[in-house]
Amino acid sequence: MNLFADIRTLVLDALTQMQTAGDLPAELDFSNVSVEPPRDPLHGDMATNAAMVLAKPAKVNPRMIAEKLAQLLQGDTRIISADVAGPGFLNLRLETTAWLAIIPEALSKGADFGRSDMGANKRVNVEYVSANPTGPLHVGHTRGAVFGDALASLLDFAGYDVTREYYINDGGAQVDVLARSVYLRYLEAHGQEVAFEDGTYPGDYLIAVGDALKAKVGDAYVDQPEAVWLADVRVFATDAMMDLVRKDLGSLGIKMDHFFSEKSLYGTGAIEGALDNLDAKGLIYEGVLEPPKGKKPDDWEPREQTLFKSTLHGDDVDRPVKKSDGAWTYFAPDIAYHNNKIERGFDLLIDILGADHGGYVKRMKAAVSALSDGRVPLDIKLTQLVKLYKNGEPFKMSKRAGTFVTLADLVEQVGPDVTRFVMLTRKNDAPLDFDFDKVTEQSKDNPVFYVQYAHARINSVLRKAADLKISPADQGLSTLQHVGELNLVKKLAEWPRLLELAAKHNEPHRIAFYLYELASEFHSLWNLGKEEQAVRFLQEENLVATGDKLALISAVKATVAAGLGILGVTPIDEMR
RNA sequence: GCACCCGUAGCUCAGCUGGAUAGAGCGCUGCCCUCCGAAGGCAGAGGCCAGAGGUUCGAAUCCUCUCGGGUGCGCCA
Repeated sequence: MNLFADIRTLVLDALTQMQTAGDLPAELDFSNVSVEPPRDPLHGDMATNAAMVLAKPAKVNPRMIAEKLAQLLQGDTRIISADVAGPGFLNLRLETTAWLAIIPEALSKGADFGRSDMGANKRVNVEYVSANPTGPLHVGHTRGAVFGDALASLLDFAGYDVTREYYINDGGAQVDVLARSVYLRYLEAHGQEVAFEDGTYPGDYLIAVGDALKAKVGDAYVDQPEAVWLADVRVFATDAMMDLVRKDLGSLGIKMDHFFSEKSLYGTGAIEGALDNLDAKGLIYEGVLEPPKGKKPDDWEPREQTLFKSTLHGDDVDRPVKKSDGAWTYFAPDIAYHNNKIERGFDLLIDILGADHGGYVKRMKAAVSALSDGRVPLDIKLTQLVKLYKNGEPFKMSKRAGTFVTLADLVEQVGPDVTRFVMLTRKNDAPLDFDFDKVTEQSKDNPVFYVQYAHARINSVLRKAADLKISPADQGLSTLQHVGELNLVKKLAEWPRLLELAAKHNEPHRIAFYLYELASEFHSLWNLGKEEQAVRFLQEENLVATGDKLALISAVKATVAAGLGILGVTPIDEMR
């Protein structure tokens, strides 16, 4: 149930009636007609812009439309009043009973409250993390991981058929580097002195992998040329790294549906097939690119390469798919990978990438547009940097030095729930300050705590109610009349609408902000109980009112649980 | 030089794809525990929405330009 959608339907019905009656022309587009909560609650419960949106195309005075519409709407039992205001707003006041209907809805659905079918079971592929399998995940990956996972849950909740996917970059030169680094650790395990030169990964996390390689192959690779061991060690090392990645993701409660290996694209004709596909559309040619302006590489010289005509699909310059030596560029397997997603029949593709991949967005969109003939939309969400602070001092992370802050460090110090919630309190394209001290603090400037506190308080009341043998009412609810209570009910009624908006825009952070506002309304009502006896939740001398109030806060609890569930955060029942 | 993201209170950020008098937290000034958890609540001060044009009934939101910050820019993935 979405009360805003219901009322919008009511408005549209009335508009259709007006068309039949000849008050409005027959051909009108109603898609811009909205029903929203007004910014100022004094204006009413809901407002519609119908008259202003339609005035021009209908060539009718907006106030005339609004007044006629108001008359029709007042016939509905849920509407108390419909007043024309300002340039043509129609402000609606709704019967309290219409609002209260949200409570039994929330109680019966529980943590599924707000689930929507707007996705119509469309198949969506959310690709996220996709970190190179060369080491443990660090803080930057963590944000992408949390964002992608919450977005996937959000879309699932909104009725999409979601696949969570990880693309393993195990085909490029960085895996050779990894293999050589592991080989050095392997030699070390055999007692040799080794030096980690530039271009190798010196991190400690490879020591165990070297040991494991020794346990597997003994001394078979010692002092052997690369040709003997490289291929095998590549596989061994990437497997070990992916185990690490899976473990890291697991510590945040993230489980992928599918891991897709870049390597599986080679030697199977997948890359060639995807490029043939583009070639057949006349989008592949041999040519020479202009040098990049401003920052010209020292060794730049014109070279003929195989190029993809991405400019025909919105890119700024055409992009090479083959290097001058005939090998694929990294872009080629990525084209093939996305082609594979299209072939698997997804209706919508979403990639979550770090902000440093910004230059990559247009070309990938161009590729998907070309490959699917515009059928499959690709939305690319970039996650901005995370700046870490402790004691007011910024942390540095440097992968090269092997001293980066890892996902595991983060989760170990603040826990998965805090990590997830904090990462979701910013829009994905805004930088995020992550302060170790603030996020573990138990006060209201810590949003995680604040929301959890509301949930715990509700539980506390429900526990006491259970001791008193009072349970939440499942009908009636007519004693809920206080403005503080009704404000909370109205906030609850926004949840189904908010969820659909968040899903439509692929913005899970809206849920975090909503939960904070909901918690705030709840805390406010709680404190009001100190001054006004009548709004205290437990009233032993008035069991009917208590039952109604318990129903209200149980509905809040269900909504918090539903929202936190999407964010992947566990609601807590008791503060400790 | 070009592309993308961004610019909103002293600070950190929301602002529901164009709606009415622009919101929240922190910080600052005051209040509120005989009480279901004060780990909270209430109130006040604080704004040229970077700037200038434009689009229209209406702009923080859309378009153009300027200024300022971030990210990236052919044989790295």
